[in-house]
Amino acid sequence: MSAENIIKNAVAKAVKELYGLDVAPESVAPQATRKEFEGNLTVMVFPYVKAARKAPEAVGAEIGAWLEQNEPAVAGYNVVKGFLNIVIAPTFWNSVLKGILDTPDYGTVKPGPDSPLYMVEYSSPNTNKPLHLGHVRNNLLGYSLALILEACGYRVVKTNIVNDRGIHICKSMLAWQKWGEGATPESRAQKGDHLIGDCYVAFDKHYKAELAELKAKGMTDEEAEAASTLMKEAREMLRKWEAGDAEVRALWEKMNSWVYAGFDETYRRMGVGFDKIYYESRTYLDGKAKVLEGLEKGIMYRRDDGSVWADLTGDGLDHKLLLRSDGTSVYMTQDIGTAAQRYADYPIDRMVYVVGNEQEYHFKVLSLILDKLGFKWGKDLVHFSYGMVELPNGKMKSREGTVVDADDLMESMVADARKVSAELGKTDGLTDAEIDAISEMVGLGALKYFLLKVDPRKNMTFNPAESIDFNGNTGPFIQYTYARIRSVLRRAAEAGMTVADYSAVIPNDKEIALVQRLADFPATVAEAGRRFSPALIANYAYELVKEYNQFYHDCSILREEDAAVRSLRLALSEATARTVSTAMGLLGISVPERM
RNA sequence: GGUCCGGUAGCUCAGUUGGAUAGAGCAUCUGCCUUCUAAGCAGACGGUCACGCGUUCGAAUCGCGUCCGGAUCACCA
Repeated sequence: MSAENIIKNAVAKAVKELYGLDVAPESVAPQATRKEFEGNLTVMVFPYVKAARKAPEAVGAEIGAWLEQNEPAVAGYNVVKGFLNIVIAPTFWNSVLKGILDTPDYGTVKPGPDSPLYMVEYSSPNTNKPLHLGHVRNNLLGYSLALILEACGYRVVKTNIVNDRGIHICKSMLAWQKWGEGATPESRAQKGDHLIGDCYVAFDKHYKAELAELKAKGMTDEEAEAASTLMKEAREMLRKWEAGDAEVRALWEKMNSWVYAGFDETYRRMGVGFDKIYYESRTYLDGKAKVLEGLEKGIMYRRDDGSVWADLTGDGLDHKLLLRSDGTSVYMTQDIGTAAQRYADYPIDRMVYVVGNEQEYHFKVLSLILDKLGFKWGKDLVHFSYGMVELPNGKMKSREGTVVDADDLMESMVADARKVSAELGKTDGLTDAEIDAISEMVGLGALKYFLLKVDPRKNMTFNPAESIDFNGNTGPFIQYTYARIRSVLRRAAEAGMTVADYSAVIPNDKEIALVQRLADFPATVAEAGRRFSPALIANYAYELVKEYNQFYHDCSILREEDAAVRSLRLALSEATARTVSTAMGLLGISVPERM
């Protein structure tokens, strides 16, 4: 049992015996004592003052005395104003440490076959351009969230919905036909997603030129857009695609396969993956069917022009279009179709969509409509909504060429890591393969931690000019501490030192602080799962390694002559290393054995 | 205009169900490598927690109002 729980129960009992007041142990909520006071845990006694009819100081003293007498884990206490500071017996902390080391996968809960099933959707790329920084934030948040939920004991299915159909991909296809000159990823030595992205940009360039030309002839914006032959051709291509035109479909499949190969490479390097991928080209028809089914049941209604709508005014929203007057589907319809397939494929208890905050309205509507259509997880689907990544001079605009490309970004982070490592002499004597592996971990660790440590709801600024830091509250700092711990443990093992007998040792304050921090880990994971917050894990990892550093610099582990003390310190190092590794793992960040 | 979200040190951000003198990193300055890894440690400097009122033993945290910033309210996705 954790120190916190022991104190909760003991205080509740003390209050009952002393003052006859019934309090739920949960309401006691002890917290770590501030460093300037003596003690390990602090309980506020204000809530009991009224029942006790005494001053807060007196109440604190009475409860403290009761605890000292009746609870073996309590070794002492002091009272400052209404704060009761409790000293936990040092030997108790040894047993906590032992518990941590004896627990495989400490901090995580294994899902069972009956655990609730969460499906987490993230990434959701369009197939007409490569992934950029915004997608990186999305992917990292989604992947990390899936890992955290799994660590909380839920079954998790990671999923992706690929937006592989529509006018955008037709634009790229058309541009490739017109100006691509038969280019392939091989012939251009370029990733397929980048090649298609270039086609998309080419379309936009020619389209803009055409519009300018038409407007020069005196047309308004709308007239020019309506008269554009390029756009007409793109629409015609989409029509042919929908009709199943063999030639268009073949081109579409070829170009999409290039894009997927490119995406796979990006995902692999980023370290994210999916259990099940859905494609809009295969789900949008289901959406249409679902909507027509809803129409029959009277959940939707049809207007005179043939369009189909949902009336959400009863829920405080508006009327929402689900099928255009020409019978084609909109974004919402496609999401309904995807939901239908997912529901058929998995016994989903809770659906989580990791999508930017600009789509909050969309998911509010989707939730209501899915609920009306009878999906049991529709009502409480979760839109994990996150803020945008902005550049110092504003938002990223693909048309203005101000996007930060995901592949470029990862490459430059790894290159920076390599450079810094070399400058610091960290890589001396290592093989090229080792240097590659370390640079990869450190560069990506810096990027991932940078994106995950902030509250997802907030917009964040990324300055490409200032590369991401490797010092301070960063991924590399945590990785560095881990590598140093591993180094200590390696040397200890080489010298035949053992972590076996540490239970007799009485730890000092810094060691207790470290054990307390380690003891917080399972609760932190649980809360991160409850609050959907990878940032909570990131900040925990940082606090933990800071705590370790303070301990580390305060003692000389390997030179310690008392074998029992040395053993304890090695045990603390071992427990910290394992916890750091697990925590970083939940963020999708690997930790190096040396760096 | 309606709805939702943000506003904490010069900058980037933590701050748990309301708790003690609001915390880190970066930047600036001062010390510390003959010591298991200095991507580090110790310290200094830096705050009207946007503003006002309220709730109470106690508010960055909860409520109401105001100001600023963002998102959204399509037969786009």
